[in-house]
Amino acid sequence: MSRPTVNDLAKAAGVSLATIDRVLNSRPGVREQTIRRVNAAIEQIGYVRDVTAANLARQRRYRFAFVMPEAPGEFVTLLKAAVTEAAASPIVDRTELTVATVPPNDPHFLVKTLRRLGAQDVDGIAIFAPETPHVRDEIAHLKENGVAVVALVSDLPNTGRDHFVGVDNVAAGRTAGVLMGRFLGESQGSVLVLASSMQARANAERRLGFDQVMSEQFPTIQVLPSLEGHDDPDTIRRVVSAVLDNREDIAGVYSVGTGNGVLVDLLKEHSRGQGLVVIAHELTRNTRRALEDGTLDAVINQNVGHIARSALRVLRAKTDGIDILSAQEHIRIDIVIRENLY
Amino acid sequence: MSRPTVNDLAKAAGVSLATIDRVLNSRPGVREQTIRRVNAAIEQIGYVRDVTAANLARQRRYRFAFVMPEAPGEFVTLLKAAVTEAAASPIVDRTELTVATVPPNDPHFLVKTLRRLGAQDVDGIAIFAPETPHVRDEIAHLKENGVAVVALVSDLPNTGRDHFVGVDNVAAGRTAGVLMGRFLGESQGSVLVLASSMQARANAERRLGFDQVMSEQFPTIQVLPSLEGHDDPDTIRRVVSAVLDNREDIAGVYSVGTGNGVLVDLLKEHSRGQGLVVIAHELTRNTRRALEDGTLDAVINQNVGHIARSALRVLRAKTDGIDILSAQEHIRIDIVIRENLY
DNA sequence: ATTGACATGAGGTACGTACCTCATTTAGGT
DNA sequence: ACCTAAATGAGGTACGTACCTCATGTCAAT
Repeated sequence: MSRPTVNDLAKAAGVSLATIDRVLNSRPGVREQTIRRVNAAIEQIGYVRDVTAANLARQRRYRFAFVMPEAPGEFVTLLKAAVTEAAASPIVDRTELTVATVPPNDPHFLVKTLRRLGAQDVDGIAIFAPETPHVRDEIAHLKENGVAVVALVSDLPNTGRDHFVGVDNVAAGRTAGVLMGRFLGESQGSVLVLASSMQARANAERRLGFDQVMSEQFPTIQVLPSLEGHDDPDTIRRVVSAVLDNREDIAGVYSVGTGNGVLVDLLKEHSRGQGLVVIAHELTRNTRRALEDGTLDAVINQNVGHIARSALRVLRAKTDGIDILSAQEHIRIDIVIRENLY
Repeated sequence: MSRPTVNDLAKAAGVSLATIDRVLNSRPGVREQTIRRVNAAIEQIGYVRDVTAANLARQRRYRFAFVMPEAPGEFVTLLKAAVTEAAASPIVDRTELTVATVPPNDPHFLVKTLRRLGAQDVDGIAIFAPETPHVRDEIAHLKENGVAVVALVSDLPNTGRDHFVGVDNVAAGRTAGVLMGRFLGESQGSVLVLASSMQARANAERRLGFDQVMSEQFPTIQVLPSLEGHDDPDTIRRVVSAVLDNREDIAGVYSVGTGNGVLVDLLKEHSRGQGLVVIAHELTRNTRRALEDGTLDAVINQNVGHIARSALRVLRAKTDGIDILSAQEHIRIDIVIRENLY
């Protein structure tokens, strides 16, 4: 009643175990006719290879590395935790994992780290970093050496990376835009946009999507030019306060990147912070609390657990030269409000 | 450099393999002091049991069954597909799976099915069915025989089931309510609610949450009494049309359960179907298309893939008598609009 | 009919763990 | 110091698959 093994298969096909092995692992020296006979038997008795036993026997080990910026915000911390957790789970069979953090805005250090990892002959690397010429070159170099490379969270489209694990940030920006427009409703006014310098590409894409939707679907709402917070609490506080103080017509705030902790604190203190529609990205301790107390109206999130697991699956598939199931590897854009805050 | 094995552990602890085995598998006949020594060595060299090799050796097989209603809507079909797919994935190691479908509203057949599965000594059953006295009794009986039982999608709280895999439907209803209220904005009016008889509990909970939010947060919007569609296309068409024809003030439609295909068709044909805010549950082919063409404004979804995998994990943990990681098993309430339709 | 290339069979070891038996050592009570 | 019970060691087999070697079978070309 239990699952058929190679031995059952050998009996069913009327050949020896050795031939079964040759067919299953595409080794040479089997007649076409015999291959067909074995395949027919596979169909008939419903044989499926026991992948875990196969991996055990094969002694296959995967060495992967994750490279991410040194926690400038809570999101990266959460992602790092998710990666560690995903790697510890028994789902990820026979995988050794290095997580390297690099200081943000230090391309030299980043390249050095990539080179070091490449020298330790890892099978694959997942990279969360901005795209710079140095990074492009180093990725090309890694790929020449047969290392699988996936971009994490922020895409590196011109580097020849094998895959991108993260959300479509234009769509994420559009999602934020639609919610902003619909939540504002009739109350026309202006929307303050707070940008941040980190991971330029992802943020620029979000901003693009947001603007698309606002001009297409909500033309009566004015979207102000981005305020640059440069990930610095004092700067954020200063520039946002200035606008809130001086413009009566601000009805909404869209935070594209990091700095949500400061933003939320500021809005809670500021006299004009209450009636605003506020939308931000990434569910962290700060944004979660802000959703609970009503300071934030919605958070556009990407599930770090999914990202981590997807990256591991993709790296493994690429290392094995297997196709990925792209449907499974799609990272969804989560909309989180107070009511569905999990 | 590779992962330490039991042999490495034995060497590190200065004991034999047999003692390691006794400690790892909590077999009797080891001094407390030796146990501590082994545990210290485990810490020190970072030994982690190779679960797949362990399962292989242990020859552990899990026999699970899923029981669900015979596709009255697309959601169940999707769920069934997700279960089959999850079971086929190599993640689910050494698991045999039966998927049984039962006609809806036939408690007798359901009980017979449960009894039959119980007799085939399955290790666990996942049930998607309404709670009736017969079901309660049969679940109690199954649990007496050591079968793990989880409720799927619609909870069975008074049956002693081990776990519920699905969303908090009150929260799902609240989420729908908030979106309805905010999307309607200033445009006050009435909301038409379309109920369905299937899976009474889940639907009642959604309705409850929806009403809570509407009365708490949007008191100016009137929520009409439910229209009962009884899962019958003609009935749905008739009752919904009647209200749309006769009431000028309908501004929104909330569909609690099944019947979204008909509803969407109707709204597209009806002269008054365009300006409405329409919210429904479950992402299926119908609702997806309706989101794309703008007939639906939002869908509250529960990811069938997550449900299927979570159910399998929970069943396995329960049969092994292991604690589940409840954080991981939480099924989130997804908000889907056109912009984040994956 | 012989040769040689190719196809197949037989049987082994290994992967990391579980589980078993039997022999031997150690500790605790007298 | 002795006896006994408990603790530990030594060594085996098994799980399902991969991968290896060597022997033997088959067939077509000469």
